[in-house]
Amino acid sequence: MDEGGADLAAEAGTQRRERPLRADARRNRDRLIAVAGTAFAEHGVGTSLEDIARRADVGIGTLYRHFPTRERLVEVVYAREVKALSDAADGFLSDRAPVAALEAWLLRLLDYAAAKRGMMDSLHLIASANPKFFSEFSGFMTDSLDKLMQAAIAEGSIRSDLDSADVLQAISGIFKAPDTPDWRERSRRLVSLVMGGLRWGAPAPSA
Amino acid sequence: MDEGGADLAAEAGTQRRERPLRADARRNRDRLIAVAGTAFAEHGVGTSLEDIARRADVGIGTLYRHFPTRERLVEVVYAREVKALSDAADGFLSDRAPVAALEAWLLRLLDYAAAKRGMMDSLHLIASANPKFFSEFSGFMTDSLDKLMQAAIAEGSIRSDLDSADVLQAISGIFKAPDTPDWRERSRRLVSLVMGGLRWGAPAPSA
DNA sequence: TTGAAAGCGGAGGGCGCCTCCGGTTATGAT
DNA sequence: ATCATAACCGGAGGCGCCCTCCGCTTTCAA
Repeated sequence: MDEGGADLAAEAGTQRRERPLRADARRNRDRLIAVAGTAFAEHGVGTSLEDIARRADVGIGTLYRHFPTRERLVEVVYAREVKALSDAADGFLSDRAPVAALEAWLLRLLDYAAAKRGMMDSLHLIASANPKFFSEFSGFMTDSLDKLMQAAIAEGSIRSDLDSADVLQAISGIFKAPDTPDWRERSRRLVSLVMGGLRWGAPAPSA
Repeated sequence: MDEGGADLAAEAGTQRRERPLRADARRNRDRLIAVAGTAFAEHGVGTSLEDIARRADVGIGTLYRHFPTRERLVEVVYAREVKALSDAADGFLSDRAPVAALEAWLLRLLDYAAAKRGMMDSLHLIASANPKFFSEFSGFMTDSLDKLMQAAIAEGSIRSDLDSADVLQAISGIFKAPDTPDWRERSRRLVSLVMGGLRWGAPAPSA
């Protein structure tokens, strides 16, 4: 029931896990995820793994058994948030016009990022360290964004020669200084810039 | 004469350096910069500093004396390129219309980044690690971009509520996957997106 | 020529990554 | 209830990197 996040990642990892984890293993795993969540939010994704293990009252070996790489851990930690974001996209889409939904979603994305300091950092990390297997994480993002963009494209209200990855990349530039005082305002301007760019469909540059 | 890069950084560092560096010191410093340039381009800005010192036939202590922090070294290494970029802005501006100059410059920026793999990585690094003292590096960039944007704004051809940092941030999103095959194309689309966004709100904001 | 300022460089302490394996514990069959 | 064993635990240890500190060497000006 509350295992949404863990499941998600566990299944995507390799094949479905049949034996349901021994009780102690399960406990440790959950504890690690919780601690890592806090640690990432506090000190970024670069936090020492040994420190996380320590704080979770678990040997470093246990951490590595459950999460062979840092990316893996990050992924599991944020799976839930990403899922929520994905759901939000559907909500917006049924609520308002495509372009408005798209803009709302982008702003929501930034909100999440502001709250969970490490989240987008993580996306970067995963994407760059493991360009093939970041589907689990960024996949949800691009899927949602794709859905939103497709709706807007179908309606003809944004240009059709850009994809979700382009937009995500443009937006992601904001996740470098997420603690400056004017961050919020700046991020809104960035969304505004991107939205403007998306709408600039009319190809009349020279004529 | 060929010491443009070094000077640039030295002066910005603290106050102007009066004694002109002893001969051996100068030699070592130059060698370090050269080696670091290669190393950064090859393995990114994260390269081991000890390795750089080794490859430059210099003790690690010497490296640290000349460049107390990694950022510092990065800064000096890329000062020259940044300067070139800055000059290019002036060139474009006298060559063509503001908007065209702006676009040309952004594309040039991406070219540089593609060639010097570590360059923008570095900008990130510096900007995030030392938000106050990255003027030396990013300063030239924002200055150039500012100049270009001001020209376009004066002409009324782009919106005036965004600043160079916004644009730089949007663009910088591209420097995460600089080795995928479709990088070049993607980066062009990003520039196109940003340029569109800049042009979008120009005519009638509210009044 | 020479003395001292400037520069050199590597040993060393600290930390984080990750592996490996002997000891411990849950589990299911008897 | 008992036991064999598969699953799990966890930390010692090897490695690499970061950065500091300080005794030795080199340069240069008087």
